[in-house]
Amino acid sequence: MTIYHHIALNVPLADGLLTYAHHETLAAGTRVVVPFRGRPQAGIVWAGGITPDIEPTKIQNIQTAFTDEAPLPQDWRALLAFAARYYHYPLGQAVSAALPQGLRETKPVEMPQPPQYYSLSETGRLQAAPPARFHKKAAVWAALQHSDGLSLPALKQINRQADKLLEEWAAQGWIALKNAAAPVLRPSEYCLNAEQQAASQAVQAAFGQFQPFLLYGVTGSGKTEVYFDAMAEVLAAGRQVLFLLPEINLTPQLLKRVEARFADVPTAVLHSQTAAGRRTQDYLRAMLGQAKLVIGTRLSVFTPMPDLGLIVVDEEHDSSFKQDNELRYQARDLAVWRAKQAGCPIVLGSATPSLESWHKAQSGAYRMLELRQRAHSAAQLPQVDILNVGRLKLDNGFSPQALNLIKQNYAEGGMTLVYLNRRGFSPALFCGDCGHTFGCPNCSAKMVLHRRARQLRCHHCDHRETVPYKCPDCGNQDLTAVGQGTQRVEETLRLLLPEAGIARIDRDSTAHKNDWADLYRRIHAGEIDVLVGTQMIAKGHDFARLNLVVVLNADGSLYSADFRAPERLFAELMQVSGRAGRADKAGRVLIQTQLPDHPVFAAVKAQDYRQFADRELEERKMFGMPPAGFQTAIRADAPNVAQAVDFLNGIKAAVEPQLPEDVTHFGATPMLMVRLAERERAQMFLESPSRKSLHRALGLWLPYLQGNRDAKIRWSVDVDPQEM
DNA sequence: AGCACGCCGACT
DNA sequence: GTCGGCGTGCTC
Repeated sequence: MTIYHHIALNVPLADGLLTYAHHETLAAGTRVVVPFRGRPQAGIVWAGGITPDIEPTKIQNIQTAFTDEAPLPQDWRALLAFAARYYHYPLGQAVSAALPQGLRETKPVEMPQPPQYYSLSETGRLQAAPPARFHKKAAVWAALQHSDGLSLPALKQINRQADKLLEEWAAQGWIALKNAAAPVLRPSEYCLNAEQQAASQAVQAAFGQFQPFLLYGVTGSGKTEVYFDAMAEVLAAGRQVLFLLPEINLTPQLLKRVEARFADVPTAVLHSQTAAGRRTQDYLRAMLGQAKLVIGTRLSVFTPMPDLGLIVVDEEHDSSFKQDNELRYQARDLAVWRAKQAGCPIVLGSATPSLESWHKAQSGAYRMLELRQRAHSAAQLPQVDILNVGRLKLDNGFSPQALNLIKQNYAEGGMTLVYLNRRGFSPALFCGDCGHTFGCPNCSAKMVLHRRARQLRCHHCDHRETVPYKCPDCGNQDLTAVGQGTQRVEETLRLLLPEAGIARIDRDSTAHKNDWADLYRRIHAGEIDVLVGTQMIAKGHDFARLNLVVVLNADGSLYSADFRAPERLFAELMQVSGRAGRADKAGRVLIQTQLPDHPVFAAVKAQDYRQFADRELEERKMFGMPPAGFQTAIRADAPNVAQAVDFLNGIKAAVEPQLPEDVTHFGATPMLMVRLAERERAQMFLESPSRKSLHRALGLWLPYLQGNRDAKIRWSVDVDPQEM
């Protein structure tokens, strides 16, 4: 008997499915090993019993079918099929991207054993408890007696020797084993305020049906407690919860909070730093319904979960939910799709929601839940001042006002955060005589001076070279560093406040594993008076003493052509402002800018997202920009930009006559950063008020793109691009 | 994407 | 006569 199967393989073919033969029908979702180009490759059965559409003599046999492993479930396959179709990415490669390392390999994997729950058997219950003088032994016995099922880890917390005792008692026939038990949830010590309560109730009322919520609440309004409260209900019912958050928020502090609240819930934490083996096991535990709570970054949106009862996306506006290479998916959007598929509610939370989600909440597609008050009633919103530095003479980037505030705050024992988004010492080195600047040889970017390392570095491709001592053009030895980076700001502050504890937090200062933990400890020990930091510091960290935030150079991004720049800047400034005065002190924020009249600053000063969002949304609607319209970017890169532009425009000319009327087709343009890592890039945008038309237009493009025979040119399609 | 195949110019 | 350049095409 020869049965043909469609197998999803990690190959860049349009549909990614290849036909292989087997002597019996394999269930869809089964993992198999097949020969591909003479080498064994792992794949997933997509369909069995199909009629081959190629010559049967070409079809090879499946080498191994892992029928002992649980197959990837139907809803998971539907999710991948959707993602591949929506993001115009080969199905087989999408499948491969969504699987953990272990399931991409040609070896069998071990299925995780369901956790065992121990209790006393009927004969056990008739036994006398161990004498009280063996108190550790007696404690385990008592725990078993008073529960109808405890896991080994829970028992080991009572007594490290619990496994030995269980073995001993099991031999007597006193122990009963069970495979499933609804987790016992400890009641929370946290008391929700009325708003939080109402939000959680609304979510709970939607259990068992698809309903998206936008949980909009200012920094410190206690969104996490609302998630936890709703999650607890789902978990107590024995169902599963998927909790997505940006990489940067998946910190040990957050995990501790989860651990404290959901100690007895079998949890899988999935993120890029989890070891491959652990990750595979966690993936399988979730797939088998053993792990009830899955916490992770964007990639975990693909975790199969048979009994999904609730999805939470924290900081839903965060750009890290969008994958920016290979399968360019937006995890937040896929999460909403999954909630619909699973028929469960989904909560998207943010203090500065994406305009996409805000728009949907306004239109009623999502239900809005709002937290207006900060949860600690004592906490106040910070006072924000916008300082026009267009005409001021700055001292190493600081206005006199900023320096005075920092000095005064230090004298009064406060802690200051100086925020700027630029690492290194200075963003440009230049020759005072001939004006020579130092560009990266691989990218169209200036190299950043890192003075301590005596290097010029490119922050885009990581090219590094030693700082020259003279100008390569005119030989002049007087090279000037212009502009401020975190290193230079740190130095300036040390001169200003020689006695103060000053620390810098950026990717350079936290490059090693323990650097961050060390800094964290010093900050909390009160050793730090002034922190200098980049975005890294803006999110998810609370420092009790922090009561002054100074933002240098806030407006860099506003000069860019990206229409989302104000939205991102607003979120960033709100987030960094929220660091000031979280506990009992009202904070102060000083923002230096050359564009004080830009509306984004008025909104930040008023701490008013609504004002900002409504205005921005009006503008987007006027120009048909997202979320009022939809976009797709088609990008190409080649050794030089003309090749990339010609490639795109050539296809454009061929496609244009058939293009749907409501799709706007722009010409190819070099990207803002034209050169990146020795490649030059161009892009072209398609826009339409209709998603359907846009996808139809892409359908016209793809055959031409896939027909590209020029190995020098690479291309990609980015549906709903986040960056211009 | 890779990797073989094949057709053409430069060389021992 | 042979080595290797890379344009073309396929992967079940």
